[in-house]
Formats: sequence, structure tokens, C-alpha cells
Amino acid sequence: MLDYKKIIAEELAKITNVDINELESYIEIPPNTDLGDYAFPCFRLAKELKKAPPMIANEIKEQFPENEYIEKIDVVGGYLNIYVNKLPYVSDILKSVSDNRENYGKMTIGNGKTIVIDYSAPNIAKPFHIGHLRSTVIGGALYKMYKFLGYNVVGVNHLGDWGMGICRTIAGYKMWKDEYDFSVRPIDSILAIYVRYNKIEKEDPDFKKHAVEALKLLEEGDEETTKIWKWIIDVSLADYKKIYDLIGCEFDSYNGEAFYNDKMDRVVRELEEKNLLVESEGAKVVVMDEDIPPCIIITSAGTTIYATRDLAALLYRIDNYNFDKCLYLVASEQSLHFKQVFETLSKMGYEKYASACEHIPFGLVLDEDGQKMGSRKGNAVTLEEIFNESIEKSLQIIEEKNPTLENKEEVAKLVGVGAIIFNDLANNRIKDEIFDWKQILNFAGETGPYMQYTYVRTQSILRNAGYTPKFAEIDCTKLMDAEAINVIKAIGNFDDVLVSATQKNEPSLLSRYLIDLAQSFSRFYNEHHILTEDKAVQDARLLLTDAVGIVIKEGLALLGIKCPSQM
RNA sequence: GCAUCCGUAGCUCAGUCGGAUAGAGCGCUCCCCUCCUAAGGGAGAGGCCGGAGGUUCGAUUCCUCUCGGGUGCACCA
Repeated sequence: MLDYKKIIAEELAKITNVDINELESYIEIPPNTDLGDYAFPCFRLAKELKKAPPMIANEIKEQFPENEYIEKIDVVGGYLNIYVNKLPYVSDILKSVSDNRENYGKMTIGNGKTIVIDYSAPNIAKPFHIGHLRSTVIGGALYKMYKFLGYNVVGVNHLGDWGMGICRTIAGYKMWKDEYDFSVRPIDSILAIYVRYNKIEKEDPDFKKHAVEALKLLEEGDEETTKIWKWIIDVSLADYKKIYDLIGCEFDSYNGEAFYNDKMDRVVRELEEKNLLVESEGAKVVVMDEDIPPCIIITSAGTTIYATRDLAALLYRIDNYNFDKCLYLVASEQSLHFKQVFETLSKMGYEKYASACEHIPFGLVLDEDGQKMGSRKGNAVTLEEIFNESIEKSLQIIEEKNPTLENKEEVAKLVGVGAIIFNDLANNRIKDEIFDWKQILNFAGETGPYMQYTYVRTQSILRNAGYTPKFAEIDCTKLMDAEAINVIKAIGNFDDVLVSATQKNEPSLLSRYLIDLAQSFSRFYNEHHILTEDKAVQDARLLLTDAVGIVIKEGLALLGIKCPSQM
């Protein structure tokens, strides 16, 4: 692929005798297209060359040789505005796109590297609720993106499958199993038992003993208890799987908390060998360098804890995956915890791995009143309820605004699920997100429903007009990156689209459609909140966005279609 | 109190490792339905980029301080 910055920098280097990489880093993209495609600010060279910036600009312009890729150069103030000849670039990309199809844009920067992404991690036997939405959606998006960039990605669902939570359900099941029907939707009965147990325990703290007993039995390996435990996990996972399919995310490992039960000793042993464990207030802790609370490894009651388990998981991942990067998609509330864990890992002698670990925090999901979702009664709390409600509401809107649409149900599912995912990704990651149905299901502007609907609508119009759209059919279950795939696929048939548009004289519709797609693509890859740390990934996404934007813009220009908004 | 994150249009957010008049979408105001689904198109109002210093030719961007908000601060995960 042509790299205009490099081409320009090469010429500039010949003229100015300044380092080519330095020059390339100075080149920027002007705020609007009237000022050219690339700009070179001469202010930076003013000091070295001891000349006024506009003078330098003029001198460079005069000495700039003819170049097949550069159309013209203007001098505005201290800026050198460069207009490139885009046709070679566009045809270069179009060819590459049509050769590679849905693989267009795939990168190799991750080849030979392994990244572990720890995301979703619901607590078994508790409802899969709104609190897990962000981890699942953002983690799922990262999973796909890293895969696209050539990484060996290991998606880990660190299930909360151990401890008091699940034992409350086990205890309740033992007591009341005859009162429930587990034949139709066992998960509903399991959840009902969990809720019932908690309600009683809240009023009668003494009731906790049943769960404690269950945990004891489970730890001792009691056959019956273990059997119930396994069954609850299976049933819960089957239920979660539905949500994962809907969102379109996948996992390579479901090793949860229980998996590390027999791997905690090693953590304690290694820490003791390295003289890192210190006795403090009855607990065994690792002292931190900075003035922050120590990392607790063994509680004063003698039990292991969250941090111990995360360290066990890290050691396991080091041994088995030898990762180059390990991401944790966990709410920002836990920043301190991860700081402590990573520092402890580093002190244990795994500095290389510790620095490869990254906590990717995100804000809470709040309801319209700014309260934590689900804290008030009457709110939909489980993810299944939320998605169903979204699909239902979408269907209502379609029913009301466009009752004649074919396959309403299918479109409603597409729109409803996409709306939730888009809303989540579009929100600033670190900030709390307001879960506002009006905003989520808005059918105008930069919203999920608009993108999805435009796509469906365009297809049906083209079909009615006698044109069989060659855009590959969208996979409803993979909405996570539907936007990106849409663009890639649409461009894969760019020639056809343009020909059709000209013949049918439907340029405005097509242009809107393509621009919508370009925007959503760019939006998707610009979800930079996710990827600020990784320079290589940033570069890759910029390159992709740039390329797609230019192709579409130039393609439209060739057709004489005005581009209504900037891309 | 300490730590950390966040303050850009009424709302939700962009702003390319400091650069040319700070950009979108929603909402709002006005105009446009014989014609591509009005789920549309066009035009417009709306900003001392929380505040004060500093570095720089140049700061929304970097540094210091300050004000306002979120979160965390050991034996729950």
C-alpha cells in the first residue's frame, strides 16, 4: 500500500538534510480538505535553518521535484499544503480489497505473539446482569480486533464458580429442590433459589451456616455436593452461552476460580522462598513500594484471597500461554487491586510478565437517575432481559414507523442487539455510562440502530430495484464488529455498487449508505479508549480508517457525488 | 486525609505523541413531502476547551497549583 507520508518525507529529506523519520513525524493532516491532504509545518525547522517559516516553505516548494504521486503544493503562512494524486492510491486499495475480500485490512503485526484477554467473568448462580455487560462487550471487541491483527488470542472467562455465592445456591437447592421444576428452564429455578436464600439470610444472619456448611463439603470433595456444584455450573454456562452468541464473543478457556484451588500453594510457597511475605495484623501480606495498602495473600483467618487467586492464575498463564500481553477487562473500582497484584508478580521475579499485564478499567452502568443499574426494583437487571427488551422495543418502533417491512423480527433482533453493543462501545470507556433507552434506541444519528437499519434498508431497496446486492449477508450474531465487516464487504463490491448507483441514478442513497458505513467503521476502530497503550494497534487502526475513508470519499468524488459530511 | 480517574456546545462524545478559524451526533430554531422508506434533505443558533500560573514562536493538548465530580483506601470477590 502506498504511504504518502513516507513519499513526502523522502523528498523533504533530500531538500532539507533533516532526518527522514523526524520529517515524517512532523507531517500532519490538515483540519479540512481545502488545505490539502497532508501538511508540513515549517515552524519546527525555523530554528535549525535560522529562517522565517514562510520563507522555508517557499524554498521547499521551489525545490520540490515532480512526483507522480503529488499533484500540487501550496504555501499558506508557515505551512506547506500538499495535495496528493489519489487515483493510484484508490485503485491500489480497491485492488487489494477485491483480492482479499473480508480479509482486507488483516495485519501481521501480532504474528508470533500471544495475548490473553480476561473478560466477562460472571458469577455462577447469580444472574448474568448488567454489571457484566461492559466487560463482555469491550473484551469481545478487543478479542476480535487482536485476532484481526494477527495475534494468537486466548479469551479467558474467569468464572466466579467458587465461594459463598454459589454455595448459597447449593445449600438452597439441597433444602428446597422438590419445590422447583428444573425440567424446562432450570436456570430460572436456580436463580429463584439463590434469591430466596439471600432474602432469608438478610433477615436471619444465622441462616448463613447452611452455605458455610456447603462450602466446607465442597472443599472436602463431598460427592453429592460436588455433583450439584458441577450441575449448576453447566446449567448457568448454557444460559450465558445464549448471551455470548447474541453478542458474538468467544472464549478459549473457562478456567474459573475453582480451577486455581490447587494452585494457590505455589503462590504462597514462591512468596515465602523469596522472603516477600510479611506478617501484618495477623495476615500475611506483600508490602508495596509506594505508599499504598499491601497486597494481602493470606487473611488473618488463614484463608487465601482474591489476590492470591489472581496470582495463581497469572503463574498458570505464564506457564501455559507464555503471553506477550495479558489484559484484564474489569471495572475501574478495582484499579488498586490490580496495581497490587502486578507489583507482587514483579517482585516475585516475573518483571517481564508483570509489565505485560494491563488492567483495562471501565465505568459503571447507571440508570437514568444516575443510580447503579439494578439497585432499584422494576429495572430490567439480567442481560437477557435487557436484550429482550431492546429487541422488543425495536420491534415496536418498526411496527409503528414502517409496518410493511419484511422480516421485521429479524431486523428487530439485529437492531436491538446492535443498539446495546454500539451504545456501550460508543461511550467513553472510563466514564460511567447512563443506560438510557431513548438514547440507545434512537433511530437517528451516530447510533447503533441507525447504522444497522440503514444497512437493512439499503439492501431491500436495491433488491426492489432489481439489483442483487453482493454485499455478503450480515451475520446477525457477530454484531460486535458488524460495522467493520460491513464496510469491508461493501467495499469488496465497490465497483458493482458504483456501477449500479450510476445506472439506477440513486447516488444520494448510495452515498449516504457508504458514508454511514465509513463513519461507523471509523468509529469502531477509533474506539481508542480501549487501545491507548498499544502503539502498534493504534497505527494499524489509523491506517485502516484512513484507507477506507479515502477510498469511499474518492470513489464518490469519481461519481460526482458530493460528500455531505466530513469523514 | 491519601491515591487514582474525569472536567471541551443544553446532552453524549471526537480532537491524530503542541500547530492554521476547536469538530460530530442528539436536542433546539427555520425551510423542503408529485420523485429514491420524512427512519430523509438543507440552513442556523449554541464554546474565555473548569480556573490560575509556567514551558514554547505557538497550549484544549505538556508541567505545577487550584476548584468541582466519580471511584478506591487490607483480610468480599
